[in-house]
Amino acid sequence: MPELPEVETVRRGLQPVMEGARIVRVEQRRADLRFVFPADFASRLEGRQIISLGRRAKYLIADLDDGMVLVSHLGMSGSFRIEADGEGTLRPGAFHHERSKDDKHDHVVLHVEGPAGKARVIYNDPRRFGYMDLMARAALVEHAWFRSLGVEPTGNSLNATGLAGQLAGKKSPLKAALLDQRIIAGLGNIYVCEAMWRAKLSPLKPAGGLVTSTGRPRKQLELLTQAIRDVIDEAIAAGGSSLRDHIRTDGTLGYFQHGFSVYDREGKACPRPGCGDTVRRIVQSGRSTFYCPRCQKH
DNA sequence: CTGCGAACCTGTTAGC
DNA sequence: TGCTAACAGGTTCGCA
Repeated sequence: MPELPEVETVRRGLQPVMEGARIVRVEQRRADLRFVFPADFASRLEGRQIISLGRRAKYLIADLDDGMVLVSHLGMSGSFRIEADGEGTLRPGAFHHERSKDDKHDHVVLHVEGPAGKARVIYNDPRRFGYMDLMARAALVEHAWFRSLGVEPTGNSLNATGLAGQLAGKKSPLKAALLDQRIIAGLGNIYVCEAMWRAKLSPLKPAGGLVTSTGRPRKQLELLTQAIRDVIDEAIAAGGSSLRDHIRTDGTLGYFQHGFSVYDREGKACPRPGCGDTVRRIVQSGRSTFYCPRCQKH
């Protein structure tokens, strides 16, 4: 489900309920997700106040009032939903107010009380590729999950000159390089396909081919950089994408999927005016790549 | 170091 | 309708 825009959408949905709230009770319903939960996970969270809710790449990071951070990754199928607890003061309309049926994949329930009222923040994850951990804020940047992450594809962090340094000499296909979280942190299969289509670049092209012999970004790399920014910004503005089940914290579906140009469109017409070719699906590093063989140049 | 396949786990969908 | 196979947003590990 979640690439950076989806995780950012989740963060924005959770923020009003979690920031400034106290975690009064935690239900941890199994010993592990992808990894075993840290020792005393629930009891170490109980009683803590959440100072702020942030994001790095595809990780959500909740800063707690004791200097620890709750880190969570949604994997492929993780989602959070919010349910108002009792006659809470949560803004009407924004969240689920009915207690939904208990799902067998509801693995963690945070009971919170804060400025927005009382709520349950429920982590659901059928495939359990997601994970959570608790660590000292001061240790976060040196943690294995974070220390080698590349730049965020948002704001000013991503630029063609910096990317050129990362891609220079790389023989791996562009598709693989863009999925590498050590180069750009937060891109996933959908937005990589979309960005390459926008930049008219073949996913098979060697990544190093976008860099000159003196290490400068070629024009193609400038265009790709802008395409990545645009795709990510638009997806965030649209509230995250969905193939089938990306549920936002308010229970609605992301709708960027209506805007996909190539992703999951095998056999359909390339949407570029005048192209007339058909979107193709190939497998690279075990994952589907969708592209237009006519307008994405090698 | 690089690239690639497999693994993790469950659910949905396409095809017969 | 029912069964099976393929495939799914991510990350990590092991092997060549």
